[in-house]
Amino acid sequence: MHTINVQPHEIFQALADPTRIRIVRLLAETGEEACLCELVDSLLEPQYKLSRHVKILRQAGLLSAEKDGRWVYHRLVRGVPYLELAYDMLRALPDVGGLFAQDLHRFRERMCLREGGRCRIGIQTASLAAVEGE
Amino acid sequence: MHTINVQPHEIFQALADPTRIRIVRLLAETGEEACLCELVDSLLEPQYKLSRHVKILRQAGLLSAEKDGRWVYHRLVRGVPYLELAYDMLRALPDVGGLFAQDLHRFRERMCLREGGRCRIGIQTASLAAVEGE
DNA sequence: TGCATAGTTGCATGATAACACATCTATGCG
DNA sequence: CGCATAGATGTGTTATCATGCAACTATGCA
Repeated sequence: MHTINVQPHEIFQALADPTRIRIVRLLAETGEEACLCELVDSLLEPQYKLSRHVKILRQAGLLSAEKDGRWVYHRLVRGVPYLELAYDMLRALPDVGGLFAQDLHRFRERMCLREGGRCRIGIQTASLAAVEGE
Repeated sequence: MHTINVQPHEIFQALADPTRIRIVRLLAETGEEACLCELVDSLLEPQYKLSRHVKILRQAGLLSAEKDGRWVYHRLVRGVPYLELAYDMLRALPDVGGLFAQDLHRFRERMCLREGGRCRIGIQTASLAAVEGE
């Protein structure tokens, strides 16, 4: 629903950030949807940071969000030809330094913690949560 | 030769500008190479502006330049899988407002002014040259 | 040798974007 | 009802970027 009013350069602008590329690449590679805490544990970035980046991707029409209780699941917007080509390109990118492989590994491990296909736990990497329990 | 050291987000960053998208889209759609004055007459943007944007695209590994006398011909870097997919995406973009069709029309007309496949004239839209003859 | 011209670049400015810190909202559970 | 927690957001700071003006380099031609 967003995609219609988005200018081409805004799509590239949304992907012109390393963290946002990591997010989209993860979802494009796995075809999964993920809640924010799963992204935090996969990318090892602060919660407020990923929340903002996800919002930017949503406004650019690349992601859609679905709320389920306390959790918000993010997934790629599918079916838009030029976006699919963008995802194809992300999948074709070289993995410089193997950093993406690490994201992917942490993501897959984190997905194993789901119960009934749903995330039931919060951020595991405590130091990255907004409020640290200490 | 540039492409090797370019980070993924730098490619998107290079395309995160309307003018730069117009340049790359023009070259991707036509498969042509173009000198700066031909781009100026096609996009109707100041010469110094396009010179800077072309430089950014070159540094991002998207364009290569070849000097021929006073003229510098710019063309897409071909043969890099993920770049080819980026060009595919640009070709798949909708033409909002038909603005790209206008760029394309002016470009094709401008290409008709070549002699022996080479540009032999300067900027025709005088008001856009750096130094206006008045 | 000198001029016209294709193209590049230094500089100042205004706009935008990323980040960290803290705060705020919303939902589930006891 | 009240607390814990998933997630969103206001704010100030810093860095980056696009632009216009003007000056500069480089090449061809008379």
